[in-house]
Amino acid sequence: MPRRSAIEVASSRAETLAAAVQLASVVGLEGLTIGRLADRLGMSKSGLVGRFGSKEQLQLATLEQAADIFRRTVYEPASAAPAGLARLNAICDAWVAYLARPPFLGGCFLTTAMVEFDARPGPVNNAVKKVMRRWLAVLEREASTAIDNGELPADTDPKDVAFTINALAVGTNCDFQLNRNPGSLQRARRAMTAVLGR
Amino acid sequence: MPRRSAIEVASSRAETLAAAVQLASVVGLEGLTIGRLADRLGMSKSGLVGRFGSKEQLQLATLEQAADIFRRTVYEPASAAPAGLARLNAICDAWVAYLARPPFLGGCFLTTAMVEFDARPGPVNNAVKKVMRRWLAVLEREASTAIDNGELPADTDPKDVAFTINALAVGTNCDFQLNRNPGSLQRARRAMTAVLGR
DNA sequence: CCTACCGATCGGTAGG
DNA sequence: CCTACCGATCGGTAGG
Repeated sequence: MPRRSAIEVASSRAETLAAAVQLASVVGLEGLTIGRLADRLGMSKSGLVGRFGSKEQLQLATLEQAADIFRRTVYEPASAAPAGLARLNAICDAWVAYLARPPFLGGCFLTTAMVEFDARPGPVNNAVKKVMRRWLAVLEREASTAIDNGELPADTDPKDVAFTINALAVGTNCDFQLNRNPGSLQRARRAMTAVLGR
Repeated sequence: MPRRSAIEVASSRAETLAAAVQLASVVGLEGLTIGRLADRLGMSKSGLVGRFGSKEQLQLATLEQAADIFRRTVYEPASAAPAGLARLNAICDAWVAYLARPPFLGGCFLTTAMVEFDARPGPVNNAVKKVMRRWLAVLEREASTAIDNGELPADTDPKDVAFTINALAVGTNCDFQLNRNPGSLQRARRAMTAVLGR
């Protein structure tokens, strides 16, 4: 029996993480137990521990993977739009589309992780904070550009714009996951327009 | 040994629920295990099961208790203000105060419960939906009155107002619990003012 | 990567 | 309300 090549190992790690993201989006990062994930992958618990080291390491890797998907889905494609207001609107559109047809079964992974770990200091809490800071920084930078472009009033606080867009996004995700009312997405988009369109 | 009087039983149930709300606000409704709560109350697991019947019944009773506290803290005192815009602003003020100095250790209980149970159909999910509907109905009714009073533009959709205020509240709670930045509360209040002040 | 196993905890029952 | 106990699952280790 030859040992697995580096590529096979990497792809098996990627497959493991893909399954982990799907599972955790439904049951949360705490519900992502070694036993359940091992079962779903048809492997033993100790095999999984061997790959990640501990449940916490698995949680961190899964969160990182989910953050990558969020970035690629919500705010990276928007860089095709001109910086400033147009790009902010592209981000809001992508975000609504992301929520309407989420790449994870259980809705926005980051919102769940944020709520799960907001009161539990530790590496996962720190990682969630970092992901959220990066996302808010993107919003804030585009808001700044929009102000420089004269697309938003000169006295606008870019941090206010970023904060409000994100709060609407997170709050809407919660409402939408609970009630599954597509009208919520339209309301949210209108509210974002109001923030960007004063 | 005389049996406990009805009053003693009731007060002991109330004390149990008070402890349950505090515990669940930190560890979530799923983390509210029979063993942990029994430990904290200095009683046996089976004694606790005897009081509530099952973990799910305990979760339902705890949620109801938390919803009562939310109601009494956030939107009942606002009925002292005149119906319409003034009352909406009183509710927003009370909500910011509630978040700044929450009656539960772990921040807004309802947000946590909403995220925890949004993907798990069952009695707890239904109860969370009911609580949220009641809260949104309060916001919507005051928005309608504000429109009738001419305090909001005639073409305002009261459902939009209720949705947006709630989304800001939930999203802000998540951000605030994670980052503990008091400035977030001021930003949120300003965003609510913008919704109510166009 | 596996089997076999560890002590802890889960929700809950039996019996009093 | 208690003690004693049930089978399942938790994160993880030992040993190969």
